[in-house]
Amino acid sequence: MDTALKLFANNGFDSTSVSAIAKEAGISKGLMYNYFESKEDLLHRIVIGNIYNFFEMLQVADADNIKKEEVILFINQNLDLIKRETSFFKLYFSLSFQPVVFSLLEKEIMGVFTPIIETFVNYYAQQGFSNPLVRARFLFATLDGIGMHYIIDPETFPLEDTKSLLVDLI
Amino acid sequence: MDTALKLFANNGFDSTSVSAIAKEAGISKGLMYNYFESKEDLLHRIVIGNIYNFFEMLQVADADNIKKEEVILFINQNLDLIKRETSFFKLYFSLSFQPVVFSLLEKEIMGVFTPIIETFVNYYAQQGFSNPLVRARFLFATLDGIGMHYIIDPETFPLEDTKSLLVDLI
Amino acid sequence: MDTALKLFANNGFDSTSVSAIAKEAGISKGLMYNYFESKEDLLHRIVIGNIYNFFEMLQVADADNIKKEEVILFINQNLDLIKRETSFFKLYFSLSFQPVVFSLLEKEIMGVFTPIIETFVNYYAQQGFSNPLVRARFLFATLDGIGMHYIIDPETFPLEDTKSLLVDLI
Amino acid sequence: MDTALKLFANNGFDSTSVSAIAKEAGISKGLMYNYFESKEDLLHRIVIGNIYNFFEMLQVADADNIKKEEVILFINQNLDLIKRETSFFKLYFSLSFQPVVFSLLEKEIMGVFTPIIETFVNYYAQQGFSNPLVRARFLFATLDGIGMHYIIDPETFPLEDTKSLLVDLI
DNA sequence: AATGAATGAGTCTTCATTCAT
DNA sequence: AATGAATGAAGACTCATTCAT
Repeated sequence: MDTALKLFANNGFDSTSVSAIAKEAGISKGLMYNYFESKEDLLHRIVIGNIYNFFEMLQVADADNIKKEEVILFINQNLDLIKRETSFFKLYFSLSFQPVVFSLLEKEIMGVFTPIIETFVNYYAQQGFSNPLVRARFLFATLDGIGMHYIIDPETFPLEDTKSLLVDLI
Repeated sequence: MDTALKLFANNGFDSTSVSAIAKEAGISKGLMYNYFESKEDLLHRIVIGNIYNFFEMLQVADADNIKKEEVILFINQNLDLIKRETSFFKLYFSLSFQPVVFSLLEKEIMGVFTPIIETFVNYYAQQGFSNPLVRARFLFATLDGIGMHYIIDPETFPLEDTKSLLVDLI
Repeated sequence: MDTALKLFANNGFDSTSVSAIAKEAGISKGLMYNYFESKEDLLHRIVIGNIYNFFEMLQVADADNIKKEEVILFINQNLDLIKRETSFFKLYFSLSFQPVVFSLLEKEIMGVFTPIIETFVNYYAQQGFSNPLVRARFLFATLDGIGMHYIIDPETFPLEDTKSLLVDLI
Repeated sequence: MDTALKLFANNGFDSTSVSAIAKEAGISKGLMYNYFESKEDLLHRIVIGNIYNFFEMLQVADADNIKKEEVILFINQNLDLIKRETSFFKLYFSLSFQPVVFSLLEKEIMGVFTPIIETFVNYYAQQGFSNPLVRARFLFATLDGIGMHYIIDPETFPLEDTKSLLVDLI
């Protein structure tokens, strides 16, 4: 799975052959099919195995009532995670734009994100903002935008400074 | 080219076969090769044909000295363009994560973006910010993040409200 | 036809496309089909148009009774012809080994060669050799061998010296 | 490889499709690519596997000083080889006239032939001939000519008698 | 007489998947 | 548990040929 993630992330899901994964992993093609039903099943389990990192990221005292410090912590952890798991996010972003493949994963992904978004909508509502949904979606869009730019150009993108700037503006 | 753009955008470049494009466009496979040297040439020309929309977006009096109103205009035009040319941006974003394919286009894309980024770095510097580069990259990351979220979910993403919010925050 | 001969000779019949011939000749593909029924017809007419050079080579007083000087003349003319019409012989030899294509031409080619061979069988018989047929076929095999080696390596093959040597030995 | 050799020899390299080889060999198209990188790799290995027969043909006590008996033996073995491996020589001759394909094999072929030719040039020089190179190239041209005529018409070409005649004349 | 747009069968090649061992 | 030989459908691309203009 590690090998597959690396190759999927770097070359794309379609452009990575099962043979290439098997060779890089040092096993036979056949063996892979003892553990994974198909190439798509392999992808599926890679995504599921990583997506739950997000859950752990928002360990709050009370999901319906988070505090400013928790928001800041979330932003930092989110971007740290992208930094730590660059390969996974590369894969994740690239899948986002392939509806055919993405739909296979939609259920799991939505299962993870929907409650997180709700938590933030609540937060903004409690802060007295008139447009809590817009604020929440803006935050997630921005986080993804920063993650995306960092992934495309990890060498020169000023991730830490951008993180601070985002926290300030928010 | 329109048909190809649509299919590339929806299914991904690799997952779209030349046969599928030809069938959808109502022509024979062979005919495509009278006009395009290869599938990659087709992609290339689609991207080139669209990327220059960006240039026109930043028609400013003096690129070295833009004003706040021009920044706001740029943000609005940028997101309007994504709204108008959703297919192209879907394709564009998805290519961003396929280094092998993307590198074919790098020259053209960089040729368009580099001067725009510089203009904004200058702007922030003239506004007296201590970190103009970070500010500029933050802005572009945010714009892409918003564009990306709009593209993935155009039905419910509140593009107009988000646009206003971004202008306010910036 | 000149263009086609050149391309067929250098790249092979199969590897030369009708498009390539038309482009090199400066006409349209369609026009070619006003004059030739097919690519094979084009080949056919090129071969026919050249093969009759052989006939003219053996202009003897009496085909049933040729003299030593005429044999020598024939050898010289044969190899001179190969030198002069290298392209055609390159094509001719290469076709010799493609039965599928060659069979299209067999009738014409045999029509030209059979009487020439007979003339030489007669010659050797009249010279009192016990194996006139073997001698005749040996001569033609040798001529083709020399021609073949000259064509493959015209730069360094010593055609003139080899010609003299053959005349001496025969 | 046997099937491919047969088809290449009879129809030509270009005119033989991978599908035809697979079908004739009773395997799937895909399987061929488990063993050969490409159609050209297949050709390459067929040629290499056969060309070294030539080496073994000239097993002489001292390559710089061969005797008349060894020359005669070489001639006989050479033509016997052509008789035994007709398909290969058909292919070999036909490739000789396809520069594009032939160049792929040039290195191996030259590696085999160059030393053999040198041996014969030395031989003729030691026999006191004034033109050893011409004599050597004449011999090889003649051998190829005979081989070529035998291959084109194995039914009626008098190979054994021609062999004797060549030995006599040389 | 001349063009070149258009076709579709065919080419080489790749690859996810199966299965006997 | 593990292999890798084998398959066949599909992919990008080529090309001889036709035909409306």
